[in-house]
Amino acid sequence: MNPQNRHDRRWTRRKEARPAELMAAALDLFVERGYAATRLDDVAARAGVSKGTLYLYFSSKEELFKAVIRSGIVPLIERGERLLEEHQGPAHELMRQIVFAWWESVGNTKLGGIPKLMFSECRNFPEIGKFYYDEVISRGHRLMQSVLETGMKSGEFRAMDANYAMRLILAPLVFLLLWRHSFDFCDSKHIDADKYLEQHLDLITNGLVPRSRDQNNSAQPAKVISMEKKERIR
Amino acid sequence: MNPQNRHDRRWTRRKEARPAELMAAALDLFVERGYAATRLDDVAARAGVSKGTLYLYFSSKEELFKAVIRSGIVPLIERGERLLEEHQGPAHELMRQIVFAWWESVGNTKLGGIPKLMFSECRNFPEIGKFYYDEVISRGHRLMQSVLETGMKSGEFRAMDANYAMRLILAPLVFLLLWRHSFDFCDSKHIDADKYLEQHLDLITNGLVPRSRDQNNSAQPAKVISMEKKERIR
DNA sequence: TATATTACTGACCGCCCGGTCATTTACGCC
DNA sequence: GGCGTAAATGACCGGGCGGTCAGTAATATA
Repeated sequence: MNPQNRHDRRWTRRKEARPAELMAAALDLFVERGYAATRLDDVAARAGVSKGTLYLYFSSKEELFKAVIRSGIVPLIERGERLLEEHQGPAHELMRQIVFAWWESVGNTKLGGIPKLMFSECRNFPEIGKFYYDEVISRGHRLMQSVLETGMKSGEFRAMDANYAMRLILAPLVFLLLWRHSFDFCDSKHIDADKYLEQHLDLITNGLVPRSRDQNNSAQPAKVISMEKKERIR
Repeated sequence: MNPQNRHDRRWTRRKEARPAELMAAALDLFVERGYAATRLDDVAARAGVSKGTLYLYFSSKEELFKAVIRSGIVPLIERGERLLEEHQGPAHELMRQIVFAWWESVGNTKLGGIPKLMFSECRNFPEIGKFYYDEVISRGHRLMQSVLETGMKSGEFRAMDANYAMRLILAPLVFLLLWRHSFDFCDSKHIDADKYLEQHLDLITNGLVPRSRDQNNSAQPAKVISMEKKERIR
């Protein structure tokens, strides 16, 4: 009765499980080889079915691609926004939380391949590109920008154009992801992500130029910010 | 006699000019559509020849791709290294020069498409990826890293891991390029590159956190660094 | 066990595009 | 002008892969 004892069965009906398995296989291969170089025969084979079955659930290669992106994105974006809603406290702390939460839930998982995929393919699939931009990028932008604006309003951060600052802060994060999925294999000295992120936060908050020893007027001392080793969220 | 009066000639012999024209056409299309989606018929047509002619000068699509990358890279990398050799003065000034020189000679030209191309395709062509890494990326890394180390040694910059700092400084630059060639078309508010770079330098040197008013001990005042509007090199 | 239903298969199709080559055409040379 | 060379052409080939569908085997029902 249970699906294990299939002795000589050539295949079993698993209507519910197929789509997820196909999308997982497709994500792997899309990330590994890119959209164009991925053959649907291979996707089907990796999912343990035939190509015909794939077409029972997805009407075309492009539809499969969209589904992969969509389903991969949903969990990805929600986590970030939840953090913003809940948090109350200094802005730099929230920034820290977001950065490391993002890395752990996206950067370090196979989901991390999606941004690379989107950067590579968004010009060939403008519709998906727009979708990704609207559903992920612009939301991520808004998230980080509001963190910055909060910090500026409270005097914790200097006043500056929050739109540009937001981009400058996010750029190294996304870039790390892209690097991991492209040139990292060439690089003899692999990057330690934690150290990279840590130093990014330090650099962005304190700058390259040394600070004068006597700072007693500002809201919070920079030294403290740079070196504290917060326990990671979750 | 001059090549203009070709009245009814169907084509002319231009053995010398063909390779460059073909590579220029290929660069355009590779950047626009990606490697896989670019058809050699189109490349040839854009260069004003037939596909057969293309194969007179390049033995395969991959060879054409390599040639495009190689020839596009040569002028790109040399300029940067020349700057390092020649410059004598404060490190932040050299950094500034490099950043804007790079943007003007690469970011703003069609050459700017090459990094995007390489990020997208380096996994599919590891050989070219390695080549690009060795000839461009690692050289660029070394360049920026030595700028930083110079500044640290002189006390102009804080002491920190120069390898990571280098990556954090370069990331927003390259990211701007990638953005321009991917999602920019989705973005309603287009980024002003000059402002972006300016703010990047400011942020990286001074940090987000406001500095105390009274800083009279350090080598050079941060305020001066952030706002000076240097004339661009070249 | 017999029958109806449907998830799944895999052989097949046709187009697209990288790559070839016999032929044509420009051009240097005498 | 005639000839030899080689630059350039464009029709053609063939493999690969997205997409199809008639058939098959698992399962639900009774």
